[in-house]
Amino acid sequence: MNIGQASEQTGVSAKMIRYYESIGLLPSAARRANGYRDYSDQDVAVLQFVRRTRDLGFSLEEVATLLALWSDKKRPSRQVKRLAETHIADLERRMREMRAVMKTLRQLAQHCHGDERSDCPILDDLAKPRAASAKKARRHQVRS
Amino acid sequence: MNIGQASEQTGVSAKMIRYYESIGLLPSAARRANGYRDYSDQDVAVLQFVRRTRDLGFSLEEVATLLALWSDKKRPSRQVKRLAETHIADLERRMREMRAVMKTLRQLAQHCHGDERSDCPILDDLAKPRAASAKKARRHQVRS
DNA sequence: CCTGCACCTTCCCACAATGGGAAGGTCAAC
DNA sequence: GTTGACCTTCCCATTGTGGGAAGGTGCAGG
Repeated sequence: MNIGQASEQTGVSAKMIRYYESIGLLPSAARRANGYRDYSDQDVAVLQFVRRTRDLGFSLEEVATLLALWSDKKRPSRQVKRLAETHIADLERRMREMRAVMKTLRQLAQHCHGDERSDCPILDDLAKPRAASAKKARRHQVRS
Repeated sequence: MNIGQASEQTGVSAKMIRYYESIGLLPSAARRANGYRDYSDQDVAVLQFVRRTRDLGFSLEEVATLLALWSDKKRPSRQVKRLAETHIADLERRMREMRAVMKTLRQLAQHCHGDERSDCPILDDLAKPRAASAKKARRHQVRS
């Protein structure tokens, strides 16, 4: 199967499939005589696994770990569960932060007339130094 | 005031202050005879504005817009409110997505023994093709 | 006066994960 | 044969941030 078919069947773009291979997340694909990559149903299954874990917001590094655990038939399920729970905790933390930010934003928006008048409590408030407590983090974003 | 002091007073790193200036988000800072950037209390206020809007998850592009609205004393407050509400809607969308993902993850984790046994419903499930419906988006992340 | 240290300057590199696109080879259908 | 849909590799851009090098400055203590 060509990369295009594999991409279509998994929803992972051809570009990304090549990229995943280049960074070692996936093993080097088999090649046809013409140099085209050749994918088996097995390979497609792996790509689907990657796709799904990515959709669940795991970083490529975490995906790599999950792939390793997946292929290691003897690893204790505890390891997998721990990874999932760490990820859940991370999502929870970020959601708490977002909730706090939204609360602030809603309050700001509420007090703004939002009409032709130029006075705007939103901007007035943004200019005040007392911070919104949210800081650093980034990384890991749920693909929407 | 040197860039270090300005950074300390605003919580914006010196690196970022220079970067914001380089991309035109901030006007070129005044310079001392020795070439050092020189910041006034006014400048510090602007940096605090930027810091706060960043903390609320606005992109640098949105920050630029807010800065422009801020300095335009005659703009209708409607414009500002619209921007804030768009941002709120965006956050709401992302939170919905995250909630869906967390629900899936919690279900997966729940069914996993998480002990010495090697069978793991999490991995089994990830290997199944039916997607988690979450896709694309990225950009905009609340700084935690 | 010299030395050291803390600060400033600019410049380049890296990151995560993805898309865009150029330049060129291949294959199948017509 | 030519056309068009593939495939290949390479390089570049994105967003926002940090790291670090190489060099200038300014002040304090000896």
